Amino acid sequence: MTIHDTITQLITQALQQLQLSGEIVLEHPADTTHGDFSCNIAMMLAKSTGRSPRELAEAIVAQLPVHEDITAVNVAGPGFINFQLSPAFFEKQTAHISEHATTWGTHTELPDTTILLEHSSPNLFKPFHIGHLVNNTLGESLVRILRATGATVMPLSYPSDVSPGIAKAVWGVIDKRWESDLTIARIGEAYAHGVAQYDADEAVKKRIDAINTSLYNEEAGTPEWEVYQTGRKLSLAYFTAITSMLGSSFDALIFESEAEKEGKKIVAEHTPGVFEMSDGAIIFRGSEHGLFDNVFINSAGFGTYLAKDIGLLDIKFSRYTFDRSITITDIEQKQHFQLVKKAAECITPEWSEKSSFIQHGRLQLTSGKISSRAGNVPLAEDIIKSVQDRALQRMQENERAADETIAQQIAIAAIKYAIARVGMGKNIVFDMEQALSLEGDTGPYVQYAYARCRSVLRTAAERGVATVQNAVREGLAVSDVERLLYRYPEVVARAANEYEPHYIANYLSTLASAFNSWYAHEQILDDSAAQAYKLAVTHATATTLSNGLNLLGIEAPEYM
RNA sequence: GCUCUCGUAGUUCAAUGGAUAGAAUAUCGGCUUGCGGAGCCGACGAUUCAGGUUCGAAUCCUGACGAGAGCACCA
Repeated sequence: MTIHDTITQLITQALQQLQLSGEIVLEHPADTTHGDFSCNIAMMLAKSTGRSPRELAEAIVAQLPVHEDITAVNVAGPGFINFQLSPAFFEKQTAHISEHATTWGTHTELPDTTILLEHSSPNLFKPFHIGHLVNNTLGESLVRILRATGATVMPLSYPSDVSPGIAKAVWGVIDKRWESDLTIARIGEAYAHGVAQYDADEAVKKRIDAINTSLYNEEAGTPEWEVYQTGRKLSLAYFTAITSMLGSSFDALIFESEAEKEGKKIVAEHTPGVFEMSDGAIIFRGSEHGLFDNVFINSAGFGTYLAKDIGLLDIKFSRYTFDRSITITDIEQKQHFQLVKKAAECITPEWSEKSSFIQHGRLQLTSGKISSRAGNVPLAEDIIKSVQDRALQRMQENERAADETIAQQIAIAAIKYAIARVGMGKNIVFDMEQALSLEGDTGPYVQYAYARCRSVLRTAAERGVATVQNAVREGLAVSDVERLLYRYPEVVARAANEYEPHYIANYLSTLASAFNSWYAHEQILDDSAAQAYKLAVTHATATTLSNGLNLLGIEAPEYM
């Protein structure tokens, strides 16, 4: 039983003695001098019992039995009941973290739950840009956070492999005569070329539309089909390479072309009924459900992305057995997915009930000092490279060996942390200057605290300091570091329940800060009686930082 | 126009309806012959406005003002 549950139970029993009941909410006071846990139950019950909150709080406290993990309980402010945990509790906790390092922070809230989690869906033939970086960071983090609750998570991605945009890129490749010497960079350029010419030249527009039709119809043997196949393969290989560099892997890919066929079939089966004809297209009357009308199958007979998403649901439900399906997309698609969910509900209610569509914000750059190869949209690769160069430079300034791999880990940490630190759904402002500084509330700051912990532990080992199993504090005061460490599993649980990785990021930053402050004031290797316990706290901190960073998809290097 | 988000220090973000609204950055001033200064300590500085609900509101409700997104054959 966690200390949280223990205290909740003690209060419940005390309330029973007083013939009272109520929902018990415990929180950690912002100010640690107020204690480790605080309960507002007396203020909640004051009105209905006609007693003053403070008097009621005193009465509840009088009923609380003595417990070895709690040293003090007192009433404060308007009627809070504050609990102070005992030094011995923190000692047990410190030992526990190191003994269970690999599982620390994982729990078993969702043991028999299978979750499909769709994220990082690329547009083949288009570059992997800054927006994909946001989606990948948050998607991958949620995969890891949900796994930490004991759930079986299957990461999926849904590449867009048919769309008018792809026809534009294919036309661009042919127009540039790059068919036999295609590269990923050229595909990006060809796409930009196609987009520009489509609007500028009526003949080109007609040609691209024709290519689009033939690709939708999978007409093999044509020059465009050859280009399409080559480009598709290249794009997929690139997608796999970049997502694996970012720490992601996928159990399966479901292609938009498959979903389009399925979706079209299902929409047709439900027309009329769920859907209806209008101006030669098949639409869904979202306006009857408080949403808006939109086209599922266009007048040319192709499924739009709405029909594709219906088809995707059908594929998921027919191919896999699961309890929940989560799709992570950009905030701009919020209303789109409300429409998909509503249409799905009309077709098969289970599809809607088991599906969650969650959105993340958009990323904007404040200062544009990134050298971008393709147009105005910064590519993921270019951003990582810019930050990585700065990290290498910093290594040289600090007279450390320049290590490309670690510099890349630092760069990815800086970027992922900047994304993960803000609440889901809020827009993210990415300040390149700030990211390059690698200081303050950043991923590298957390990595640095970890590297410091490891450095201390290495030095201790070099000096031959023996590790002590259940070290005790020997007079050392309880530190803020300890007061934060035991809360880590609660933070993970909350992040999982609310699909909010930013709780993890904020917690890690607070923990790293508490450790750095403690480190500056307390010499760890001082040959005192308390040295063993201080090393144990350092080890527990390293474990927690490393496990937490892992949930954000960030590496924790030993040196930096 | 309709629908939906969102307004917190100069800037970028936090804050289960709780106690003195926390950080980072910027600016200014300090720091240990010490285990890593990508660090530590301090100063300055904020809830858009007006009502309402509540023992208690940045948070919930109403309105005003301001910003963004979506709204028929792109995804």
